Amino acid sequence: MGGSEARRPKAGRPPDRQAGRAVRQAALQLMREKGYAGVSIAAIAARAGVARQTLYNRWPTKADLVLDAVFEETGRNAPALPGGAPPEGQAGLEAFLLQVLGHLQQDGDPLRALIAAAQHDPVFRDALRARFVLPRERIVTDLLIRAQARGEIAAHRDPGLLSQLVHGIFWYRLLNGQELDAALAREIAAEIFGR
Amino acid sequence: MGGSEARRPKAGRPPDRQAGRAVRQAALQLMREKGYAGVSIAAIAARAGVARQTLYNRWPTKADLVLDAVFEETGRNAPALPGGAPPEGQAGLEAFLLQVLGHLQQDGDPLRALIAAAQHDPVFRDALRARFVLPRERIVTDLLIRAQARGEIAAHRDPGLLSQLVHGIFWYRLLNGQELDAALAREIAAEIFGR
DNA sequence: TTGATTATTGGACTGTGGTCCACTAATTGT
DNA sequence: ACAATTAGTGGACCACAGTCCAATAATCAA
Repeated sequence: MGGSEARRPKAGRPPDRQAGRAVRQAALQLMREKGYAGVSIAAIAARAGVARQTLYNRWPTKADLVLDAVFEETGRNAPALPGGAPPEGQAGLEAFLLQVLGHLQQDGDPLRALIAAAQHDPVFRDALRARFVLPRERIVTDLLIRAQARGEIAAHRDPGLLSQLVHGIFWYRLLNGQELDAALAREIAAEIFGR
Repeated sequence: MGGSEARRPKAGRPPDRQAGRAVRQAALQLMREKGYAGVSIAAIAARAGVARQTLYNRWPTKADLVLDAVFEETGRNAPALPGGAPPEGQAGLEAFLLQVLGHLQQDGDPLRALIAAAQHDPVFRDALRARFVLPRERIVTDLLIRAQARGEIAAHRDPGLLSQLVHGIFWYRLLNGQELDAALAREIAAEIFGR
């Protein structure tokens, strides 16, 4: 299976182009209106003006559909700060955490549902990890590596571990229904760089 | 509503004593055999030899029932170290984390399912938090407070925040399907006390 | 135009969590 | 004995995720 699958001579009815966006937008809207548990596949299909089976043709489960909707339709797969340049130092970490915070304020509920869904499906869990978790973890790790190179962080500390500590507390508080506010972001950044 | 509900003169048919244990044991067995998603209320009722409605009479949801089964029937509500005295210092933290590790090695799967279920039900989430999460969080917090009093941890650092960082990374790695091994426990303890 | 191919559609179907209800069984107080 | 009270039982019922299937629609190649 090298590169021989170059271009199958496309045949058959093509997928409805409109449908894709319509479904994702309907899913995202309903999600924000009623939360993950309050949305049914049937409702999404109805609002998108599409047969229910079409959703199952394209997405294996409700969780996959919502994952797609949240991350394709809101363009949040690129968690980098809009500025272009990656965040730097303690202030950069704090800024990044604040941005994640904003994301969670809007889509925390869907995200919690996705994390929950991932626990029942290893394949989906890996997809979520690849598309959402790892990119964010990487940003913080890289930030800490650069900070360490500048001597802002002791050489013996492990940036990968620190990054997971940071993301971990966000998950922990999110999944436990605790508040995630700006003060927390500041305290975390201070603790990591602090003293 | 002070203390006037002293002792209602018990009337009516008493709850079946056998049923309680039978149901919890059936739930736990099936849980370990087929995992959370693979177990149905009907199956638990059948194995316990009890009407399905009886389960709903006693537990509001499947998640509550399983939570009860896991934590009542296995006696894991007491997360303290068997020694009696609470763990102390960096070594104590590492020992505590190793003990949690052992727990996760046996019941990590049900626990992941419970955390997932909690995301769909705020009431259940609070119950899980009260019976499972907070006691463990507290142990580490208290350990760190005592260590701080002995000067092992800088005075300006927040033991509550540190405790959540520690538990957070455990959740993060558990829910992401990453390994939780003794080396991690050692690195975390070193990072918290370290430098 | 015809055939092959693929997508969409709508409807039937299954399994599950959860609710509702009427009936029966066991207990206490009179 | 009898009423009141509470628990267990069995069955009907609903909403939803997910599957299956036959019919139809749109496209490409001949």
